[in-house]
Amino acid sequence: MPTQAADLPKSYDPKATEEKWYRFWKEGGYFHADPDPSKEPYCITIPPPNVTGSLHMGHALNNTILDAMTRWHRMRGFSVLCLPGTDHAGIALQNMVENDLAKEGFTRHDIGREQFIARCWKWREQYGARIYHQFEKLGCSYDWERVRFTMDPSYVDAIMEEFRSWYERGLIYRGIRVVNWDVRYQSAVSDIEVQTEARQGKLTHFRYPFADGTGFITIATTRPETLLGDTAVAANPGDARYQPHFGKMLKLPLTSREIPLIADDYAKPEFGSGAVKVTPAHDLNDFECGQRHNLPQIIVIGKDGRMTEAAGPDYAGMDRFEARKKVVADMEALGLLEKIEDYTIQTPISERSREIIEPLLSEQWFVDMKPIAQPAIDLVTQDKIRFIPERYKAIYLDWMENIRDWCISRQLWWGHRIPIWWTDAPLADSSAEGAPDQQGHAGRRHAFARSQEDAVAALGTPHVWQDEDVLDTWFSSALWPHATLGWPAETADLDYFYPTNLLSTAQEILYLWVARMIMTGLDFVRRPAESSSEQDGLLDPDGLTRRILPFRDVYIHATVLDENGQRMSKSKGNGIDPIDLIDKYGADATRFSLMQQAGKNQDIKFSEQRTDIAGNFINKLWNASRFVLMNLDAETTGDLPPRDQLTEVDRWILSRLSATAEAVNKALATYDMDDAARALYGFFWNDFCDWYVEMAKPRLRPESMERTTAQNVLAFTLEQTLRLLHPIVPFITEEIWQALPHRGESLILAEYPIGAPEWNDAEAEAAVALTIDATRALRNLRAELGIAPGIRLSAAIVSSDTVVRGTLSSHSELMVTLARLARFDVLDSSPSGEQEKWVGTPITGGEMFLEIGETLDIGKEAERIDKELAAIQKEIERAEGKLGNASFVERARPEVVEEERKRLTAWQEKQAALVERKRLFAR
RNA sequence: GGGCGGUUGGCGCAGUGGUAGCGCAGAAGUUUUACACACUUAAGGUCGGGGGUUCGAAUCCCUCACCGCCCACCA
Repeated sequence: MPTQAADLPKSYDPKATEEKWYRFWKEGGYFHADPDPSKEPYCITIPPPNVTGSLHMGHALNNTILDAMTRWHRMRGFSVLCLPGTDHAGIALQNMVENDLAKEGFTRHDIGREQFIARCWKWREQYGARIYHQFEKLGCSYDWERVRFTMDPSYVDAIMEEFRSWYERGLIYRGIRVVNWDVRYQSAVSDIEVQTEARQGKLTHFRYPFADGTGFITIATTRPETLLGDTAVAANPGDARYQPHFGKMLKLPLTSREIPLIADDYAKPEFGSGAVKVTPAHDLNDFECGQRHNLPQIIVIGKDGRMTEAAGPDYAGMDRFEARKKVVADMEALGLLEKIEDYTIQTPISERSREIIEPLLSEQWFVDMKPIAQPAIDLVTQDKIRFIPERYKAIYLDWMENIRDWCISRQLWWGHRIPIWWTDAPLADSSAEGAPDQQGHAGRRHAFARSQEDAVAALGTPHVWQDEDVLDTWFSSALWPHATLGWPAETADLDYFYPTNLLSTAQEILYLWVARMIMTGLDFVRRPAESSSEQDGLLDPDGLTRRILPFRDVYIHATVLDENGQRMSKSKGNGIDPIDLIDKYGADATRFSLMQQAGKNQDIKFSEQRTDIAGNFINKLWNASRFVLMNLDAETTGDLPPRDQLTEVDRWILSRLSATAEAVNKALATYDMDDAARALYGFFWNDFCDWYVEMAKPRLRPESMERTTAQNVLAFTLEQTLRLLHPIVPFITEEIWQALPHRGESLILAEYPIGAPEWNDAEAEAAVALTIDATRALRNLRAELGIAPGIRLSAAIVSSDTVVRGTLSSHSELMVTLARLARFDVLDSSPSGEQEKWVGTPITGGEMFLEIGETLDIGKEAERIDKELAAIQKEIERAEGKLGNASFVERARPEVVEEERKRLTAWQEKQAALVERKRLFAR
């Protein structure tokens, strides 16, 4: 039923509309999808935001893209599942709960592990759904019946299976390594969660005397406090300065130790004195160097960031940065401080806590990544996963080829507790398993177990305890696509929707997350070779099974920066909250402004102004639709009239519509969201509103014979345009669509237009282009000559071109249209009478004349003609120059040369016409 | 140190070998069957610098500069 246009307010109110339609879609079950063998599947498992999270611009951009792709495929007839969920966000959530506790004056240790975890759950029940509501505000058509959380029981099953498999294959091992220690969170963090920042610091030069009193060696350090943990000094084996001294002992100042001077490639002769102090427990390089030389590892900085007993009585218990000062002062007092230089230090910072990372020797669980990485390298090398933009493929491969082992244990309480159980009871009977502890603890064994019961059985003793640590958050999110679809169970969802189609995310988690999903997907999900396609993954050597990839396309979206190109951050206060944008401009304007900017660039400089501008487009869409609705009758069907009833202008807009549909589909298929938005913006505003609607107005008058045709073409074109726009601006399009004549219950399921070859009409396009050109020329004349709108004018066209004459003959449809749009009343076939009263202007293929009459200012007209002639002269010179160049004529493609000739002729004709007019006025 | 992106009118961007485009801002005009969040018209650019390839370069190659991102253990 057409809505009464009078019901529609003059400007669009997003708030009420958005809520109304969201509820309609959600309650109508339009977001839900089930496996449907009659349709092709399309699936996205959306990147799970942290439960602690709130929608930021990156989410808004990503989820707009995901939802646009979702809606587009749904309209194309796929069975579409877009599965949402959240991540338990180990460190982030634990930190929030700890801060909460701190306000009450407690630490987590005060309330104990069990209580603390209960509190975390409470927190997540209270706040965990907030981001879902924000996704709904944005319009995301996700299947809310399939929400997943990384700590759901079924998801935990997947994690257990992952751990078991890797543990039993010997890929998970216990190791003592230097890890990135976050002093504030009291936990190891991964390399990826560490940022390096250039900070101003000092390079301190110390002297270490030889034990035999024969002089000293100078070393430089940025971390003087680690002196206390030094167990050697190294110099390059090729360094002549030190060759005589290798093997000699040095007296380590401030301690009672003597340490050797060793030869190691790691020392670079050109840096400082060429000698470097070696602290195996507190630096990764030093650790590796220490391994090579069997050096002792002395931990002098503890997990709390304070100096340990091993640092000696003068320092024990002191904060690491205080100790730094004291070491320098003490060395100075001993006369062993050589100098202190200003120095820019690449300082490792923990991404979450912003604390300076302390490299610390500690015992952790690791995953041996090399064997798991190889298939994920092969797969991408064979282009079975498409990276968009393509450049990320090389970035991914580079990282994968240099992959390092993954430290998966975290010293937190919130998360998945490591399913390893320990015992130090001796092996009672041979049936009990359990791997021995390689490090220290003689007789200690461990085993994988899902429960204490299992552990007792596995280790053959009731004296068991579970590992205290939890798993890195990324250990669980690495399973996202298949675990959310049911793996390790063989579910119908997994069978139908996997592999998924698209993974879209920010570039900063390409390694952290994307690479790991590819690895786990290939490692865990397999299908019989005969029931999977080659494109789905890699055939196993047995030829019977295939490892299945998690997704086909990886789209890495731009980073949203502020208008000055700075990263948005809370501390800088330069962030834009998308929820504010939605409240102020509406979700559609927010989405459209994001899509307009989502090109292939690495970043987007976003300012609120962009959304304001997009809001204008939304308003234009609203008002043009109001106009259409106001001009429809109750019986208007919106069906396309038979072709023989269509005018040239009708055929033109359908041809443009078809071209636009093709362009939009093409752009969406390659994730060129900006191209899609641009094509739609241009078509709707310029072609449809500025020209088609204006041209159609007289035909809509009640007495017009063409009223019905015009109404139907108008309604049809608008309806098709709404379909095309719906994936990007879902709310307003549904609101208008429901008011227009339509079939079906919701636009969300309307078939997406792909363009119709039979609508392509080059003839109509050319004719209307000519009309537009001529209309502009006449409007220009009026404006240039300053002719008041009220003054009656006549116009005529003169052309030697029969096509032009035919199109714009004195009584053709287009000429009538032209006359109205360019605002002249009387029409004549050619200038007659006193030529001085006419002015002319060249158009493609001819000349337009306008009768100005007595008001014509001859001086002004002559000036105008001169200006125009000068511009034409420039064009002619350019073309003549080109055609006068023998090598151009000989070597350029013939059609290019021909085109240039035609162009020249056209300019020359225009020039001749103007010269003629000028002569007239010169009399 | 390595890699990648960017540099086009005042601002934000499109354009990947054949006459430099769009949006915004600014100028002038306009109640015209919806929209002043609009309409109409005009103005505004030697496409970061230099070199090369080509009949022809914003577009391809080399080089330099600046801005930004990612990676890397340099004390």
